[in-house]
Amino acid sequence: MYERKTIPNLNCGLDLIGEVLYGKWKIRLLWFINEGYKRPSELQRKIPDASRRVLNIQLKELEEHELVTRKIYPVVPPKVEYSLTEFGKTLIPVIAALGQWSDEHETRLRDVILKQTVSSDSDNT
Amino acid sequence: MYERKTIPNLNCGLDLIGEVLYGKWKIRLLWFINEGYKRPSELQRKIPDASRRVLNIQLKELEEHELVTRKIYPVVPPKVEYSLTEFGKTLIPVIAALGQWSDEHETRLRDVILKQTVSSDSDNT
DNA sequence: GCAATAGGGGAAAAACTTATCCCTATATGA
DNA sequence: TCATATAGGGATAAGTTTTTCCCCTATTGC
Repeated sequence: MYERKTIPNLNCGLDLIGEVLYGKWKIRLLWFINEGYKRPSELQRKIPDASRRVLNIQLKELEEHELVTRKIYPVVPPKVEYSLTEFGKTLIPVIAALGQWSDEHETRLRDVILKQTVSSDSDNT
Repeated sequence: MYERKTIPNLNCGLDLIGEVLYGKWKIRLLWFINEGYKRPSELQRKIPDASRRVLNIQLKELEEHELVTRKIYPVVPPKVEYSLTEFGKTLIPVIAALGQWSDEHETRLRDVILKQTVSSDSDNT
């Protein structure tokens, strides 16, 4: 596994939440697990843009941070289910707030993101 | 400047907010600007762990995303002040929710983050 | 035997972010 | 004249994350 070379900043609260929530797909993983998509293959289908590998890695990190638990059923073919811990559940309202804000401002967000991405043809002051 | 090679995912709301809020220091920049620290040098003093360079870059991105405005005073030595736009201000409650959650769970967060970071001496199942 | 399904992981490359170093310019003060 | 404060940018290096590719287990079905 990759080993960090810089010490994480843990000064303020915003550093702390950053540590557990950073990762391109983590917020969505938590969200979908909360919605009932528990098995790795289900989550992969819900987030097709992410590689299988990364989802595994990020799920493992969420597990290490005690936000989700992983239950392995001893069957063949193997079956695994993730669930939110009580701790993980406390994050759901926060994620909901993020989601609600983006939904409210969806159009504008798309505008400013695309304006920046798609190269600057029309540069309006 | 750096040019993206992968298209951003803009499927769901959580993608959108990710686009404008990702960046190691962005949330704190917004927070401190909201608290009244407006000048680049002030912000750098508030966030000493970040390099001057990155703060400039991330401030510029926040500006491109219309979350902050930059006002340049034509004086010497130069003076610049950032302010939240109306759009940016709508994000403050969301950031407050993030901060509140981390504050409520600060001890536990430090635990799980450090347990993971400081190498695994005691591996408890 | 081979493919599909369900889970996982190592190695390396590509992509992306952040840090470091050095440069511009002006006014003030030593 | 030189250092400092102010604001910013380019080039490059270092660090980190994500993707890609390939391999492994075991069973069912063809």
